Amino acid sequence: MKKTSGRGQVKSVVDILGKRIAAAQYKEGEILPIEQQLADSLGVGRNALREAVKVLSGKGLIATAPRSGTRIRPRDEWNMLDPDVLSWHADPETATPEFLLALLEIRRIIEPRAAELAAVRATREDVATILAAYDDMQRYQEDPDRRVSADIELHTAILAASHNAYISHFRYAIATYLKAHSKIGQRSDREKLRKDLELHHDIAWSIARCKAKSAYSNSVRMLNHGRLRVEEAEHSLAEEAKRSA
Amino acid sequence: MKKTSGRGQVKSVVDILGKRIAAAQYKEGEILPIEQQLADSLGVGRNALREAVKVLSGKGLIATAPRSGTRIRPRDEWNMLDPDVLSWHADPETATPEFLLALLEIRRIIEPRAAELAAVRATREDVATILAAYDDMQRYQEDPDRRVSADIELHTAILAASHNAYISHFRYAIATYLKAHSKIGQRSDREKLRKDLELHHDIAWSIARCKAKSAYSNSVRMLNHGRLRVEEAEHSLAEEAKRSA
DNA sequence: GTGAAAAATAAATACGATCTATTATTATTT
DNA sequence: AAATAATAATAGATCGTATTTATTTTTCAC
Repeated sequence: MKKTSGRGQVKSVVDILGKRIAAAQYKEGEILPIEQQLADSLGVGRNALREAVKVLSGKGLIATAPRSGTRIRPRDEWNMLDPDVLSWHADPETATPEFLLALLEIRRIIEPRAAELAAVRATREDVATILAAYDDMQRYQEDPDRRVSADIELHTAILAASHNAYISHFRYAIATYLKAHSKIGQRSDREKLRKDLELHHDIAWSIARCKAKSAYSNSVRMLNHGRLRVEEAEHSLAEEAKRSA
Repeated sequence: MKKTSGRGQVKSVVDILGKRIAAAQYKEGEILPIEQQLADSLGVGRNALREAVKVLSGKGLIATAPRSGTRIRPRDEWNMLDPDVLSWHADPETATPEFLLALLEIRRIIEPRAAELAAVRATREDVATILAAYDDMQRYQEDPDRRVSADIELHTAILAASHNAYISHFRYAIATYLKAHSKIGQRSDREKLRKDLELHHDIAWSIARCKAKSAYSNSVRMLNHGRLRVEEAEHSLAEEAKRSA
């Protein structure tokens, strides 16, 4: 009968509360139960809970004040680009198509310009990483998980090759998008996947060949293709909702 | 001689450690002193320190492991777009011109497109906020602090009018840039400020008039003007360094 | 000697009890 | 009715102790 139940409790409390908040299970402005109660209800000590609360405060999701308690802050003050916050929003249970579209919109702003910069600034190592990732994508076409990983690797490598830390940071947003998309969006449509691979090939090689203009336009082409896929997915989700209603 | 020194300790420990880490006072891969020592040296209890450490972990700056201690994570894994992380990097003591240039680079990618979207999507309230901010900028031309605040307000309002939470989140990066720029960059050069105001006027009004194309190009013009100013500042910093060497 | 298993160890992780500081609310006074 | 003082609720912070985990050292068999 060990009372003290292992490790990683703070992390898990952060995730639980983070997901609840992202899913609006606690609404903006709402006040959480007092520390002791919340700790009890989560089966952890007050210290562990407090550490979790501090982490969430650091991400802008909540604010604490003595006597008044712990309050959910307005959504537009959250650190939306925080990797954890992104992943909580991507929870397949509660993620909305708007979420994917918002991410896609910013991808369409950042990625073509990142590709353009990468074509100019990539070192030989950068290029090697990019091409290796493309190879993996091709190799693992049949294995959804590994294909997505390689896809993420490729986009990450392109952003990194822009040699701008702020641009590079978008890898988390893109990774979140790609993971969510692969879960929510798509059963593997053979023809779409082939086309997608080809588009990735074109970007990778424009960068490898220092063609900034084509890197830009190939990135745009790729994201247009993605957009179509999201819109279809959204459409099919709507159909589903109609059916279940 | 109060041992228990008031409140807000966690916040202040987070800031102290955050700044040290951002300034590479602790280097990547380095291991921090053990909790008890570090807590003692900062004059706080171990719990307060632990809460601070958890916050910094949440922002990707450090990672903890039993037995091995608390280690500084590689820079490219930090949440660079976190408002706190941004502000720690903007510390005038240690901020580099590269920092400003990196931020300016991403501003040049995001803001014109945000302005374009704002021209299409802004509600009447959005437009009112944008124009009010512009008015303040004009009104407080002579008061550097208030002028910068109004400048930040204006850019924030434009991003908000894009109605995309991820784009809007950039307000922190822009605010950091503008604050740092006003501190580091510029004694107020009358002619530059007048030109700057004019450029802001043009953006605000293209958005108000739903002119997406001009909003885009006016945003580009404004940022080009900014770039010149950063490059001059960088140049003068280099001169200063030469003289002091 | 060498390699693998076992023990010691050092660090973070977690709990619980207790005290403090702050502040919203309530009660009191003017 | 308004200003002020008391109250109580809640987060903030500390201390001490036990647990867990991963590394290092030691032991022991081969």
